[in-house]
Amino acid sequence: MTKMSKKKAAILQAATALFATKGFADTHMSELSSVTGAAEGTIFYHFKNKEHILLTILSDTKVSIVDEFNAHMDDREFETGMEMMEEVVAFYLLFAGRMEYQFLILHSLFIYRLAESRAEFRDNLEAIYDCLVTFFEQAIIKGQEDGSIGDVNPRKSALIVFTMVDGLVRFKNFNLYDAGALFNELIDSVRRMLKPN
Amino acid sequence: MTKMSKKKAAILQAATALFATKGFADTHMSELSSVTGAAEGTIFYHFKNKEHILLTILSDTKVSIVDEFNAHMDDREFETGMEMMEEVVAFYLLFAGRMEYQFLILHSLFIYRLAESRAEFRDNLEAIYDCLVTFFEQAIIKGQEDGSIGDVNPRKSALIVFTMVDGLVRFKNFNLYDAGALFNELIDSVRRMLKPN
DNA sequence: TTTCCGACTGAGTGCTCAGTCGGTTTTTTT
DNA sequence: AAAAAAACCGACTGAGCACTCAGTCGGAAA
Repeated sequence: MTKMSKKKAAILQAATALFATKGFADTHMSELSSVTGAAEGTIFYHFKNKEHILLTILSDTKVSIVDEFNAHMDDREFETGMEMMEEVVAFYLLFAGRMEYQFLILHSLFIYRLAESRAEFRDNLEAIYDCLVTFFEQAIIKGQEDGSIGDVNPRKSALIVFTMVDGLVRFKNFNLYDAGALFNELIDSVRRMLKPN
Repeated sequence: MTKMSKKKAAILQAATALFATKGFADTHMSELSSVTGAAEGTIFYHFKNKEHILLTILSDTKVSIVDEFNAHMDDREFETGMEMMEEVVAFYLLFAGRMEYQFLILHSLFIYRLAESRAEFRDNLEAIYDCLVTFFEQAIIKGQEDGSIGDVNPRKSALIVFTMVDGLVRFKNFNLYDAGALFNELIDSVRRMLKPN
C-alpha cells in the first residue's frame, strides 16, 4: 500500500463503517465530513464521487482477502484435506470477524446492483468469491486424494460449504444470532458432510 | 385478505419489486407512481409514508410464509424425520423461487436496520425466522425419534441447515450462481450431515 | 335530488443532498 | 527562500426528493 494522506485514510475507514451499517444511499457526505473532520471539498478532492469511495473500499477489500488468505494458507502444511478444510472454515470465520464492516458490505444488496452494470465492481466481487471458493475446493480435492474426504463433486460441495460458512457470518452480522455459538456445530456438520462413508 | 382497491394492490406489488431490486432508499415515489399509473397523492392516500409501504409488504410476507408453510406441511404425513427434512428443504427452495422479491427484501440490509429501532419490523422478522427454523427443528426431532437422524442438537443443527438453504437462495437471488444446479448436492449434504453414524 | 364519502389527482413546497468552486494552508522541490 | 504542487477548506448551488393539499369524480345512502 502506497502512503496515503491521513485524511484520505480516515475517509475510507469511516466510509467503510458507515456504508456497512447505514447502507450506501443513507450515508451522506455531510456525515462523512463531520465524522472524519475532513471538509466536504476534501472528500471530493480525494475521490471523484461517492461511488468511487465505495469502489476503493471494495478493491482494498479484495486485496486484503486474497492476500491474507493466501498468506495464511501458504504458511502451513496440512496432514489431510479434512484438516485443511477445518482450517479454511476457522480462518474464514476469524477473518470475517476482523473485517466485519467489509463483510457487511459484501452482503449488501447495493454492491450487487452496481456489479450488474459496472465491470469494476463485478470484477472485484468475482475475484473475491473465486478466491474463497477455490480454497474450499482445494481442501476437498486434497482430502479426496488422501482419503479423508468422500467422493463428492469438489466444486459443488465447496460452494455448499461456502454457503454455510458465509451464511453464518451474515446471520451474525445482521444480529440474527451469534455465529460463535454455532462454531463447533458447524465444524461437525462439515466433517459429517464430507467424510467418506 | 380483505378486498383492496386496484391501485393499492398495484402499489404494493410494484413497491415489492422495486424495493427488492433497487433497494428502499433508491426507490422513489415518482417511480412508484409512474410504474403503477397511480398519482403520487394516491400513494400517500393509501400509505401514510414510504416506510409504511415497506412495513405492509413485510407483514404480508410474514403472513404468506407462515400460512403457506403450515398449510403445506399439515397437508402431508412423513414416514421419517429425514423425509420431512427433505420436504422442508425442497419446499423452502420452491417457495423462495415463487416469492423471489420478498426473499430479496428479507436478505436486504435496510430491513435489519429498521428492525433494530422499530418493533413492528422486528416482530415480523422474528416471526418469519422462528417459523422457518422451527420446521427444520421439528424434522430433526422427529428424525431422532424414529432413528433416521443422528444425535445432534436439534435447534443448532436446524439453524445450520437453515443457513445453508437460505444462503443458497441468497446466492441465487444475488445472481452469484444458480441454486437449482446445486439442489441435489444440497439434499445429499443435508442427508450426510444428519444421518446417524 | 341532494348529500356525502372514499378513491384519486398533480402542481406545489421546503428541504436534503452530491458535487463545485475559489481560495487558503501545508508540504515538497528547487 | 522562493516556487510549485498537493492537501484542504466550507459556503454555495441546483437537482431531486418525500410529502401536502385543495380539489375532482363517481357512485351509494338519505
